Amino acid sequence: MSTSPSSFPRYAVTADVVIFSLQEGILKVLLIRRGRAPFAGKWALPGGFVEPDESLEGAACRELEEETGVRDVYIEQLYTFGEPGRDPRGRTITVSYIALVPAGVAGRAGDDAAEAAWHSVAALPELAFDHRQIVDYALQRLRYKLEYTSVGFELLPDEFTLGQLQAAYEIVLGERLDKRNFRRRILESGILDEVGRKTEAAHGRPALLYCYRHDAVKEVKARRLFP
Amino acid sequence: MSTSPSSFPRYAVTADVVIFSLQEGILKVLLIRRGRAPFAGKWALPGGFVEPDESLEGAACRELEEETGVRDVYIEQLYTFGEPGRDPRGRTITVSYIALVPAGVAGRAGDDAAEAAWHSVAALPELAFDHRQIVDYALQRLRYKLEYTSVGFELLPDEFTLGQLQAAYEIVLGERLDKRNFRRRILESGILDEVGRKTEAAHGRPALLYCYRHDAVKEVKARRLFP
DNA sequence: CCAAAAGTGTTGGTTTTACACCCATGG
DNA sequence: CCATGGGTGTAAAACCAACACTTTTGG
Repeated sequence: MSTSPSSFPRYAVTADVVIFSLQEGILKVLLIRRGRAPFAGKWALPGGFVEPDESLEGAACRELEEETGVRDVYIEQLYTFGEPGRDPRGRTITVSYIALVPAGVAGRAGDDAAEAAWHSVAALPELAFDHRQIVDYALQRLRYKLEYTSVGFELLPDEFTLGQLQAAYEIVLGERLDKRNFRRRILESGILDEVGRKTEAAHGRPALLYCYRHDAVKEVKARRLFP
Repeated sequence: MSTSPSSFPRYAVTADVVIFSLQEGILKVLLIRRGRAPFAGKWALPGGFVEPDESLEGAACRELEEETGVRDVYIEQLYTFGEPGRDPRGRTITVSYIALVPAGVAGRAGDDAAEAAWHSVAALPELAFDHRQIVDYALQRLRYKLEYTSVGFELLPDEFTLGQLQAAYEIVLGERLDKRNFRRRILESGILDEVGRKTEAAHGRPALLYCYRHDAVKEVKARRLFP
């Protein structure tokens, strides 16, 4: 941030969000079908230009809320993509974000009435721009975070059972986990509080409900939680 | 990346680099003294506006080479800062990078003849813009990477002894490490090759020289290397 | 032969893994 | 009383932390 007289190039800047959620027991991302060129009719990540008076994360949160109606969920910056030529309309810098929203949130069409839908990460359609690359990277980061931290509950409602939490981890990581070891680790990590109530059993024995301890230390000298 | 007709806001975009190096056995970052407003006379990270035909990382590498003369060193994207108001000249998006350069590289003044100098991270002067925040975050990330991966040798010349490598880790992490445990772990990780030569001992017994195995797997399912 | 840095194994404690049965509820 | 998911402990293996002496060189 040094040289240059007073005229320097300026670029369009977008905030695009990879919104993950568990829907029907599958890890999905919310995609928007583009209504206009370029890539008209193709699916793309929700996102939009950063307005002059909002922060980058603010823009990402705004997009998230426009497309899902949810706010105050987990969101973090992922990576910034800015290759010349990645947007045929002209040079565009895209600051990407990851968001985790609880199961059961419906995608809704934005103001521009574009179509929004959840897509399984295991079977993505062809995506506009370099969005496929962004989703791939986001998924890698999500798996990594789940192994080393405890963000998994961000994919669940406020109150959940350990069984649901384990299922969420298994879906995202794509592997089975040992029930006893899983419970021991999660409970020992101290990030959960018992709510003190139980589920009304649909089948089987009712389960204790837990919630996230908001006062929990975010990241201890992180030891991997799962092998 | 969806709505907006055809006119959308555009912003200046810079690539700024936190260049780490070991100088005189101390972890330092290269800073540039600003010659013009805003923050004239203050120290700042090397960086500059991204040109229309270069990638973000390309811009970061260009700045790195302009200020140090080195190329082909370790560089990775750190975070993107874009709060409105962080640059008094107008809204600026800064994509920050971390670079690691071997000990002994001199900082050199850029084309604009601004002063460049290495500063200990332990005693930074007041920095321009929000660059202090960027350096703090970069240092956190560097320590984290050193604990979990093996990038430490990027701070050393092509050939180095295990003693030098351990010293580098100790300087960055700010703690003493056990010699036998350190050697065992580094060697077992398989990222080093013996060069097959020894140092000419200045004092004491000559040490075997090692170099980085360029074919080493970058990131195995990373287990922490140091406790 | 002294100073200086390189090099080298073992042990005890902790953590991690693998593994199988009983419990509470609804139908 | 059966089907369903919830809940619980232990033993073997792997890993990690702590620790001190011998080797090779130059002066």
